[in-house]
Amino acid sequence: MTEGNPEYVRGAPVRYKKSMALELNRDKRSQRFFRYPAEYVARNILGDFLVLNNKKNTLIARIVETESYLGVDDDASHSFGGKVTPRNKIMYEEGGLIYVYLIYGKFYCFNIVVSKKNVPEAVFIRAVEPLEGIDEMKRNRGVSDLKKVTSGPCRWTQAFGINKQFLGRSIVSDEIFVARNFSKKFDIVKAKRIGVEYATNSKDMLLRFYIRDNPFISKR
DNA sequence: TGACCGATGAAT
DNA sequence: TTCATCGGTCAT
Repeated sequence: MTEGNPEYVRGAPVRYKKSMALELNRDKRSQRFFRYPAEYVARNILGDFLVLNNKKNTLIARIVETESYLGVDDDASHSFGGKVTPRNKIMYEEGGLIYVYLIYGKFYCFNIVVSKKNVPEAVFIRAVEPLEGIDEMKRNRGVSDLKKVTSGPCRWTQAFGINKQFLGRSIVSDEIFVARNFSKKFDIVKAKRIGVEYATNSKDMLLRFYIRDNPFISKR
């Protein structure tokens, strides 16, 4: 790994059976879970399932890479310094809402607002591993190489058809939710966040988490 | 109102 | 490594 100073954190086995799809709703992460701090949520949703029921299909993927963005002291965060703008105000809500924003005029970044009200933290989902609805994901992306379908923050959102319509929606809904994976076994790598070199104070903090050796980790 | 830019992707 | 990219954000 080229990341500076990664640490290895012990995790637990990932298993997935197609027959589980209908049971995932039962294992939905609660709103209470998203009231925990960003680092906790970012680490603990690794290996979990992201489920989207759109008009046509159910899309399911395993969350394999996340970043945590802390509150007003994190100069990489949109909420740094307590700044409130029309774009980021959702971050000040209680955890459990979706924060989507457009970047480079064409891509959508997907975050989950976490922590308590007025503690503006978020968990950024950087990469997922496709499990179900793969054909639709490929179509949405316009690529056939599976590795390129969801292995980046704006790749997977395109695969899932995420757009600004999702801004402010609940991540604890029937349409979109995170389902807990009760059988995790993998190592978690802690590393520096990507694309935040401008953040002089916090750029070196190890707030990025990913499943070690997973083929869908984003590359830079 | 418009200058500026980005928590990127894809090609090289 | 570099470069295309463009809607939206936000300071004015």
